[in-house]
Amino acid sequence: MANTAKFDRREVLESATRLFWQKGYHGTSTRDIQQATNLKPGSIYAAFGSKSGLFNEVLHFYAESMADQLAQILSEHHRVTDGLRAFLRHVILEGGDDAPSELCLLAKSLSELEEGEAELLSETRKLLAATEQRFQQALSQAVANAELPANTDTALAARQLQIQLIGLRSYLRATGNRGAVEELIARQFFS
Amino acid sequence: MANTAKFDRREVLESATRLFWQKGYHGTSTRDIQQATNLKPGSIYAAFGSKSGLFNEVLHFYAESMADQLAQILSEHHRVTDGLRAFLRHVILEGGDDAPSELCLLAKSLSELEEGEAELLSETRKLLAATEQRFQQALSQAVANAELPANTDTALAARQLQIQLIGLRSYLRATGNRGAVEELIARQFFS
DNA sequence: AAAGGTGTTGAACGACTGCTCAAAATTGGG
DNA sequence: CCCAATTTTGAGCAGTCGTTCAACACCTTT
Repeated sequence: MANTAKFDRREVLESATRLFWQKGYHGTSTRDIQQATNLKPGSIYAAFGSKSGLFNEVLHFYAESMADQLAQILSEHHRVTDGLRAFLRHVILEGGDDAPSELCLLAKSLSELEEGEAELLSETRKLLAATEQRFQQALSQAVANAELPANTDTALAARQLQIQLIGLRSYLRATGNRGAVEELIARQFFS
Repeated sequence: MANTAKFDRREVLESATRLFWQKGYHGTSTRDIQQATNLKPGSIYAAFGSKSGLFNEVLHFYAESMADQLAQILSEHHRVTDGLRAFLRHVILEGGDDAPSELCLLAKSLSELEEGEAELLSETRKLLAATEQRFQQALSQAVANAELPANTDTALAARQLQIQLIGLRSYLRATGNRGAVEELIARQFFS
């Protein structure tokens, strides 16, 4: 039972995520990944099975990281609505220094995947639904804290949040207008 | 000066638009286009120069068609705000029978194009900005008609409209939840 | 009917794609 | 310290990509 020190799976996932996030699923070649990870095709295929298998893990890796960041930021704010606004600002405006794309990797994948890649597409949809679910939980907490009216439709508000998040990120990519985006984030939960 | 009956440029653009809209710029091969148009590579390259040249024309063709539809629908409604809502409904929910994608071709292109395709990317941004401009003109008309308060920030409202349009289309692609989308469209201009 | 320009054709090019697999290198257990 | 299981290696396969171009078909003019 030899046990050659295998490469660090997490590091590979981080590199691959950056690549896919920047160039998209189709736009990233397996050779791009080989170069970024200093791995040869055999090793990658032994570990992930295929390009789509790797991408599937990248999708989960990304979604989990987003969920962690949301939990982290919520824990740092006393008021849930403040935390949610801070999360929007964080995701949309910060990280922008070296973030691979202004867009959400899930939204980007939702856009480029076709019915031919049915499994990846349905996985993307599942992960987006889970995000919406987390938003709704946070909003329910806000209602419980009396930050929002007791009759608030949290499911509807979570949908709106998700739609705003994707829309705002697209708008930032389209225009680069950070000021406008900041103003629109500040207006959340005031209507 | 011979004048062999050339192929119908508009028909080719329509086929190519459907293809690019459905499969994306990278996901559509020149052979896909050859098959859909019954044209051989030479003809396409003589007419459009390159794949990116063709895509550039497709982008303009699509944007012009959207602008025409907006003008058409606005002309059919007495109140501008009703017309804008009807346009949202039309673009997001109708046409869905055989529309190539739930998403906006411009938003989809904005998502998949990289800095490597700088010209196509900046053209996409320009066309999106023109759309926002048209929204703002319509909203100014609504203010003039006293449908909206005189102090309405039409530039801000146009941005919000654009963001909602892109976000809602993404949401529909993510969930297929037409009912939720319809409710959210109905709420436009009531906040 | 001959001439000559215009448009069409499709085989083919070099580069790139995702992926495979026999061989070599690496390591811990005996 | 060598054996055997595991991991790494990288040349290479079969297919696809965007694109080119010499040969051909066609129509208008003379």
